[in-house]
Amino acid sequence: MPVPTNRAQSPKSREPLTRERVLRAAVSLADENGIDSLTMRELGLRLGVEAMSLYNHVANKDDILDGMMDIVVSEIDLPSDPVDWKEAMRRRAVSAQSVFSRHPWASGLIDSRESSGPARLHYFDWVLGTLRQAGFTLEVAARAFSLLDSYIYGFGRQQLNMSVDGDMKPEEIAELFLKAIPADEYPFLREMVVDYAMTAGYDESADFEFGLNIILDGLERLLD
Amino acid sequence: MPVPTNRAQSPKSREPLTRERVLRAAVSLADENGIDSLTMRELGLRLGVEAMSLYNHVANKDDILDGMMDIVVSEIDLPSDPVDWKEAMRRRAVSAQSVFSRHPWASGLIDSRESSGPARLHYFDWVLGTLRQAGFTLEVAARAFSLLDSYIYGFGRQQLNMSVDGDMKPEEIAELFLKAIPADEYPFLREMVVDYAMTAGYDESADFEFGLNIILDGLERLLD
DNA sequence: TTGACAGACTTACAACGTAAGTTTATCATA
DNA sequence: TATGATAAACTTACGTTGTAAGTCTGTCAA
Repeated sequence: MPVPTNRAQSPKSREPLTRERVLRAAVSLADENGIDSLTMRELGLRLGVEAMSLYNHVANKDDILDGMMDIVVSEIDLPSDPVDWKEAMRRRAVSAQSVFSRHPWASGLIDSRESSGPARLHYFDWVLGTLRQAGFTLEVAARAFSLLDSYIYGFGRQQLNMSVDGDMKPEEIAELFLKAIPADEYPFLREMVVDYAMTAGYDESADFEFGLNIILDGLERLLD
Repeated sequence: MPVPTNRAQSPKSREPLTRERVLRAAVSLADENGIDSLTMRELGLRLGVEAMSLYNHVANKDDILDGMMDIVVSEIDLPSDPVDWKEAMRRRAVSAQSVFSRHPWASGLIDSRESSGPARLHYFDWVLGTLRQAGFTLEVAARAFSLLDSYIYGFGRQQLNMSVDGDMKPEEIAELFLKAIPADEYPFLREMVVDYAMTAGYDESADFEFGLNIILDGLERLLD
């Protein structure tokens, strides 16, 4: 009975503000305009609210960043099928890479977060559990985890780096490079840039899986 | 003749300000107090100068960060002996890891820099050249480079993450973890933390070389 | 009807990077 | 020795950031 009376006060943003809504808006703002454009005022604007109102639902900006990371990590697929450890690891690594590709700011943020939310903890536990149950010792499991995730995050950041000029043609990049750099001092770098300009398609996933295969094969060899 | 008269005006900071001196001070400030404490005013303070005076020698703060990265990269040892590619790669990777350990902020900064200084370009060229001359195709060389450096940077960032609580004993960390986290929900994570609390020594280099060996061995296999 | 309270709002501040303009020290030339 | 150009320091000021502090308002139980 009391509900319908105060409907439609304002056409927009009448669903109540919640921590969840704040975090989701923060993620999409960062996705669209980059992490630098994520300011409290801008985020408030997007939610139809003043910046300070956000503090009723989150502790501070760090809390927002933590929450965003947990959302991102929760998007990583952790296979629950009874597949072997190698396939499971491959799937979650590929999934992580694609998640970081969707949220480019996340790979650059992951280390600055000291506190982990539930999704991140579950992720840790799943990876370690999969490795331990595959027969890896505690020490090797720890190191394998470190190796895999160092690669995943590091790869994400390198892509981030390259995609700065991502909206121009490869040929243009090469030309720009040759103009800016004394190419004869760096013959191999020159070769690489010019060649990459020639080859039309750069396949990010294939690049990632190249390294992933080497790592997984190497780990497998340790089990014998 | 005119020189000695105006000596000893002020006891400190009478050597002239230069870009070199600014960058070096910035590196040591970041080393000592963390990258967040690197502000123009703080940096000026350390050099006995107002913040705005720095702009006579650097373009802006981004320019400083670029310059800092180039200093750091120049500290990475690139073996010039005629050793085989694998040994050369191993040495430079280990050197890079120790450099990033000395300058923890650097691994977190490397991707935000879009423009590369001469040291970084030389580094690129050396790595690519070493791989190409070892017989790797252009494509594999590019991917091997990406794999190695993703790992190196990613590893550095994970260490950064862990060292936040680096000044407390492992037992304390474990205890703190068990208090903060519902450990029975995360049995493998629990196992790992508690076990790491038991084992006294955590050897960062050994951890790094574990992954490095897997990567180098895997690359070697591609040459046959 | 009231009065408590959650959740919005406004105001204000310190710290940041840096644009703009001003002062001062150095040094070649008259 | 005097002058005047130039480099490099300085002061001031502005817009943007996160957020502390305090105020207003709409909802709902008593």
